[in-house]
Amino acid sequence: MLSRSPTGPARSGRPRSAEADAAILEATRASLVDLGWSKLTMGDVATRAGVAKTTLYRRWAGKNELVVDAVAVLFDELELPDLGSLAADVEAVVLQFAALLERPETKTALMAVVAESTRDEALRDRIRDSIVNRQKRLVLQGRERAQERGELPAEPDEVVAARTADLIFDVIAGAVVHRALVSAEPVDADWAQRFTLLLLSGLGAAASQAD
Amino acid sequence: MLSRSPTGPARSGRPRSAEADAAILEATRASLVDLGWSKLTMGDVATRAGVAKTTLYRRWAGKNELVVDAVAVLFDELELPDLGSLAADVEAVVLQFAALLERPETKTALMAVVAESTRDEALRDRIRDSIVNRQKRLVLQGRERAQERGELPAEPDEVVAARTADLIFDVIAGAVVHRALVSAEPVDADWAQRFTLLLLSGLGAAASQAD
DNA sequence: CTCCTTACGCTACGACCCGTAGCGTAACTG
DNA sequence: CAGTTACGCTACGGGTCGTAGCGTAAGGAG
Repeated sequence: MLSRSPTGPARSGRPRSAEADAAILEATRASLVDLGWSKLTMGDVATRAGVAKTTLYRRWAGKNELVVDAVAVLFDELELPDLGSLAADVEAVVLQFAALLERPETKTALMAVVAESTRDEALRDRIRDSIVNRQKRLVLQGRERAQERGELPAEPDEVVAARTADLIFDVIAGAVVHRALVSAEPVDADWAQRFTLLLLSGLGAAASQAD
Repeated sequence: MLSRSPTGPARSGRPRSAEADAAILEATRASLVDLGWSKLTMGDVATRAGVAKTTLYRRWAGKNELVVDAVAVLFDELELPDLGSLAADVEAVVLQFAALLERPETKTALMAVVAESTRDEALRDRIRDSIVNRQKRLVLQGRERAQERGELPAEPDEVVAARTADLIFDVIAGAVVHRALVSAEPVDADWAQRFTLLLLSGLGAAASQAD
């Protein structure tokens, strides 16, 4: 499922239990909900999953990697529904992302693993590969649709296009995360609408809106 | 200095050592640089500061509160220089904030304490009071200047004005943090310029820029 | 100067978690 | 069948936590 044994050449010996993998990741999410990141322990996860602690260490280097894998799958549930306009699409994905960050598993885990990753390059790569970069698809898809609708001009230069997509991604994801976890205020429909107006039309338009 | 004994009514007994306070906070920052958030221990900070471990616990409930106080002062160094235009002001503060996040103390501590705060309301309030809300002054100051220059219209409704300021704050701070710590890519002059264009003029303008 | 009060340094402690070694058993391959 | 790898279990040294207890230091009140 991960980078571990990419279609291994059918090694001999007893194979690893796929059920154990699923049980461990599920137990990890449950432990995140009950205990939060800082009080989650490998022993507790092992007990919940019904496996030995040593089994965890045979598959994951430690708590950081385990939690990344446990929450990564949740982010793949994000979708970009086609609502007919770029503004509507952006608002929808913002609210989806906010709902995801409201879940106690992701709320407590996301910032923690990112904090850990500032001192662990391998962990940083793992997060990028299994969480962050996967969601850039949403930006690319949204732009593509907007261009088809004529809401955005075509960008011939691929390098510029990719750079802009990264910028958009950091702005959207960063703003929602900051609102939800740092400012700790609700990301509701009103906020999503005002944010989208700012993103699409800029500060001048956002500052002069009436209602 | 903090919420502890707000101009205490001159209690009797031996007063707390102000030197110890400064030494502990300095030692905490040094330990963050050397060990990072996760490997920082109360015992190590106490040793570096030349005080007993019990002294730390008499003043701070634990690692979370200690680190918040240790890094909070660093954020007060941010300033908004008047460079003559809103765009230039925004770019400058973005680069300043990015430079602050490049420091190993803040880089490893900021996300970690925010992650902890998702399960600790008192800690969340502490972060808001001593770090986050203090920096909103930059947004208010920037808008005031822009309005004086005629770059932004006046906003008569205070509620709307405050709401917009919060939005701007989340967008700027969130985008920079996400770029620097999650995407882990450099916040350089080029990025700051492109981000500012997006913020001021919106996606349409940012997507159709040539160079 | 003498009480009273609070802060400090130091030691020691139980509790918890870490990550691993060792061993016998289970599962799958050739 | 033998060979190989995974699993469960126990046990362990090492580290950190947060606190209790004690003697001492530094202020204020009389």
